[in-house]
Amino acid sequence: MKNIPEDLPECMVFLLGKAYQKAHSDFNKRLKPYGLTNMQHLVLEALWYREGQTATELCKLLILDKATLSGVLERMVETEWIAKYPDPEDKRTQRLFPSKKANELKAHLIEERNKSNQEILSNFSPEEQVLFKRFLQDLI
Amino acid sequence: MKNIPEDLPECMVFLLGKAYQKAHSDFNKRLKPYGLTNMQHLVLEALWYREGQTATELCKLLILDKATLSGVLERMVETEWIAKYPDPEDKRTQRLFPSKKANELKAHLIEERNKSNQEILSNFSPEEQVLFKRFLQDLI
DNA sequence: AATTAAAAGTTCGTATACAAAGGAATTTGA
DNA sequence: TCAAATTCCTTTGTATACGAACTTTTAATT
Repeated sequence: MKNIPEDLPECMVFLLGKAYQKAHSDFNKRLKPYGLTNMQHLVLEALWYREGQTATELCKLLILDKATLSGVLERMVETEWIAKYPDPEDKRTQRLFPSKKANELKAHLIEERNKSNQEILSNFSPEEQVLFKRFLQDLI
Repeated sequence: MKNIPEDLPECMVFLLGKAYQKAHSDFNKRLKPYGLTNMQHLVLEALWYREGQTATELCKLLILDKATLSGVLERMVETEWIAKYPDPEDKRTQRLFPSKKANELKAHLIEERNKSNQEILSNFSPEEQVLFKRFLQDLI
């Protein structure tokens, strides 16, 4: 970070944005060989955590707008990372499941996230890591 | 943050994304009465810091892709927040300046960012604020 | 000087992001 | 029980975000 206006580095909105931008970009590059994005990976993790969730449940879990998720899910069905099945109880709803392809790559994909995470945290001491996470969680 | 898979709150990419999402969203709401976005506000601050910068210089300063900035600048010219003037030395380049409207609102707009910033930091003690900023700066 | 390389912006394609409006199904409540 | 409110999801419109290809102009190299 060089040649920044004196108070830009003080602006939390800017700092949070750029920190996210970097983490996001690094993780996306790591996922590129799989043809997955950060967001799509997140959806898979949420579905592995609990299969058969609805879009609305996913929205709450991932703190996401339903309009955003709608497009993400559509592309993930298209590329066969997930499948939608109708809910017999409620015709408005569809249940979401990871595909066979996703399940076969599960261990690798989770490992990629772990590596990305460790790469980010490697800049900090164990105590700092705990503090940093707490700060971020407190904000959310 | 409720009902999250056990290890999602440990994932820095997720935490950074959601922390940014919240800060970004709050700041955007605060700017809405002006008809400005977070990003457009950032461009104005950069131009107040140094008028007449080129798009390429802004990209480096704000750590932004030139394709992204191109659209932002176009909309800001359209809505008369900035103006582009040709560079007499280099026909490829255009120099960017804040408009009269922007300059008249300068004090108010900077105040809005300060308020947003204070709102974010109000959750933390002064020592924590310093640490938090350092963590983010170290990441970038 | 002529060719090549490099830089500044734009445009295109794809993927978030979110507000707002709309359609279909379900739940409420008088 | 039946109209009104709610819920689920999609669609539309606008604004980032970024890689890649392209145009125009400038700089570099031979």
